Formats: sequence, C-alpha cells, structure tokens
Amino acid sequence: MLQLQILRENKENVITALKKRNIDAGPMVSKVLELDEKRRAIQTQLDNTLAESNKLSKEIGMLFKSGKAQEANELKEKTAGLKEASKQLGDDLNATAAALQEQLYLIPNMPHTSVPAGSSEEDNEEVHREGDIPKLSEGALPHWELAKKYDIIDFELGVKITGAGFPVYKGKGARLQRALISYFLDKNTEAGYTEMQVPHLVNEASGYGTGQLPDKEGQMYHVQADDLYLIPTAEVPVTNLHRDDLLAESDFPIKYTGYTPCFRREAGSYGAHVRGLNRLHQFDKVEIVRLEHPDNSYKALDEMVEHVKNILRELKLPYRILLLCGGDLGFTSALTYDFEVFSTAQDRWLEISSVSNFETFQANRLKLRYKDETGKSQLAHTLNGSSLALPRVLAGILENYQTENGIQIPEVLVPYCGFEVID
RNA sequence: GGAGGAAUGGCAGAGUGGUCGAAUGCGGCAGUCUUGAAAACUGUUGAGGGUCACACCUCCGGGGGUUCGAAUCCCUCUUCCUCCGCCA
Repeated sequence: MLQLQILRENKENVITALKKRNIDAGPMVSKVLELDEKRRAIQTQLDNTLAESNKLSKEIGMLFKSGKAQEANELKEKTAGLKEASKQLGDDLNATAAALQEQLYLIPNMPHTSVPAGSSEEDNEEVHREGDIPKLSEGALPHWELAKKYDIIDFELGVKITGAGFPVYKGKGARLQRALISYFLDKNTEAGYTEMQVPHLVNEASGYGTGQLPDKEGQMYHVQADDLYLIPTAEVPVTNLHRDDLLAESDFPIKYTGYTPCFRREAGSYGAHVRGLNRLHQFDKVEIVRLEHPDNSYKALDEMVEHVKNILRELKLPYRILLLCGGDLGFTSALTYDFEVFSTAQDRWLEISSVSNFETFQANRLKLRYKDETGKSQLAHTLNGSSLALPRVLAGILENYQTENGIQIPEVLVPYCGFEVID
C-alpha cells in the first residue's frame, strides 16, 4: 500500500512511476485523494463536535460537584444534538475511511527507477548468466520421464490421494528433497539468517499485511470453517512476525530464513509448461526475509542476489538473472530479480527464485515501523527471496545431471543425501 | 470439552464513573559527577489523526451498548492463564 502522504505530495511522480506497469493510475490516484480530502473534512467536523461535547461534559461534572444540579440538567439537554451529530459524522467517517482504504489497496507499488519499461516477460532484462550448459547424450529425458524411470516421483499417486499438482516423492527422490531443504537452510543460516519454523496457515490480517489480500485471494487455499489461508509462500507468516511492530534502528538488519510447503491454487493452465514439477499446487520452498532500514535496503537486495548466486554456483547449475520489467513486476514489489535455471532436457529456463525489495509497500500495510534518530516513526523496508524453491531446482538437477548410468548427485548434496547417484 | 480468572504505554504493573492518556518501577534518551565507564542523582520518554505551528480529536485486546461523561458499568467476540477431562 502506497503512503497517502506520498500520493498527496507527489501525485504526478506516482502516476509517472506506475506508467512503467502499463497502467494509467491517474483515475485511481485522484479518487484516493478525493476520498482523503473528504475524510479529513469529516474528521475535522467530528473533532470539533466532540471537542464541544467534551467541554460541556466537563462543565456538567463541575456543576454537579458544586451542587448546581439544576444548571447541570439544563446543560445536559444541549448535549443531545451534539451526540446525534457526532454519531452521524462517525458513521460517515468510517464509511469514507473504508472506501479510501479499499481504493488504496488497488494501487500497486511504484517500480524503482532502474526497473525497465516493458509489458511482458519478453521485456525482462537479463543482467547475469553463469554456468555451463551440459551436453547431454542422445535420448536425454525431461524430468517427468526421469522421475518415472527411477521411480522417485509419482504424479499419479498424488492425483489419487489429492489431485493434480500434488506429487508424491519416493525413496531417493524424497531423500533428495529433504537434502535440498537442509542444504538451503544451512547455507542461509551461515549467511546470518535466523531459521524460523512458522505456521502453514495464516489469518486474514496476515494475508493483508503482505499483500496477498484483498486482490489475490483466488490464489490461496482458504479453510472456510476457520477462516484461515494456506500459505502460498513463507514470506507471509515470516514477514508478518513483525506486523504492528515499532522497532529501534539498532534492531536492523532482521534476517530470517524458513522452510515451508507452499500452496497455490493457480488454476487454469495446462500443457508442457506445467508438466511434471514445472507448476504445482503444493511445493517446498526455503525463503529468506529481511527487514531493513530504508537506507540499506538496496544493498541488502544485492547481498541476497549474491547469496542465491553462490548457492547455484555450488550446485553447478547453469542459471541467469533477470531484472523484471514493469509489466512483469509483482503487485507489491518495487524491484525484482528472477533467477532461472536452464533445463537442458526441456531446452528452457525455469524460474527458481525471485528476490524482491518491497520498500515500504508491505510495511505500510503491516504497520511495521522503526524510530529514527529524531524519535520519529518511519516505515521499514521489507525484502524477500527464495533460497530456493525446490521443484524446479530438482527438475534442473535431474535433467542436467543425468547420465547413462543414472543421475549424479551434485557434490555439495552428497553429504546430505548419503548417496552419489540415483539409478 | 467443563469450571473459574485475566487482557492497561517497549516491559512489569496500579487504577472500579468526571481534573486519567493514565501512578510507580524497569528499560530508552539527555545531563550532573568521573580521566573514562559503572553506580548515584536530575530531567525527559506511548501511538495515530490534525495544524505552517498551536489548538483540538482518537486510542487502556476487537466490536457494540448504557451515561451529559467510560480504562472503570453492561453485552458480545478474540486471545491468554489456572484447575479438570481428552490427546500426538
């Protein structure tokens, strides 16, 4: 959620910035400012009415105390009208504030100045590429074939017990999953991130805090009986740990990592692009989250990018980094780097990590603030990134590490797996 | 699931109808003392709205009500604690 103050003071800048997302925010922003003005006008009226009735109440109290009941009762009659008026104004104020809030929720974050213009993923800018693409022998298989060949992932079994998009990992496949989780968590912990285990269901307020609600509720599984949402990413519970917090400057940086399963409904797409592990309803992910002082957040973002690079280097997977263009940027993000691993057998890039700076957009919703050196409350910056998402890393490993004698396990994972090859 | 109790500022904790946005302690900040630090002492210190700045308004878990007036009384929801029951 953008800060009202910024909209008030820099309306044109906001509209210009949002053009990068290929939206004309003019009407939305105008509506917000209109409602804001209305809200403040009502607030002023209400305040004045309340001030007057507070004053009368005090006088009545004094009169009763000094035994002048008659005069007090006369004054009482005067308060009736004020009471009526303040009730009406209070209702108006609530309605206007709610409308304002609703409108404000519709405006996405302003892209950072370095975000390239563009309308789709075609326009994302490749900023880095690293790693050798292996030359696979004749008859190299995509991961869903390999999964079947070595009996390590069973998609049909998942369909039987739950539905499409809920794979069952078996034997060495399951062990490799567990190894990846441990390995990622260890790498993150070494880099100073505190490991957290958080609930996999969150309440509505948490969904609003990080921006999944109100506009993306269709993407989350909702447990209606208890009004809870299955998390689409650890970002939601982990960032919300500090909802409504007022931190000290010395608390920064706050760095967390957590492993959680992620649940996404993402209905609607079929075909090769969502085949196998490419798109799932439930998948595992290890996330890193940072809360930062605004002055340091872009440095922190760079650190996170370097961190993910290091992991991919260790895994010896060929990857590239994309700077997302305005049109492809997530609703809440100001700047996002996507990491993609090259899947040799599918001959395509698979997104395995997304590292973003949300600046104050989430913090404003979360009421996540810190006290600056002058003692004033300021909004913190929030960031997060996958480090890493499992299924496509797994797909990348299976496909890129396949040999005629089975699938080699990347060296760094061998201690975690306890075996060197899947055959 | 049954029976009781509780929810107040960063934390602890007082306050049961008017001058309470709220005692006190701890913590934080500033100062005195000190070569420096600690201790001690003095002062200061909740959040949000509003204003050029004041004024003023709101907030004592959430929502609603009673009253001229609510942290304080009533209703309701949520959460926590204690005891009992059940249970991985």
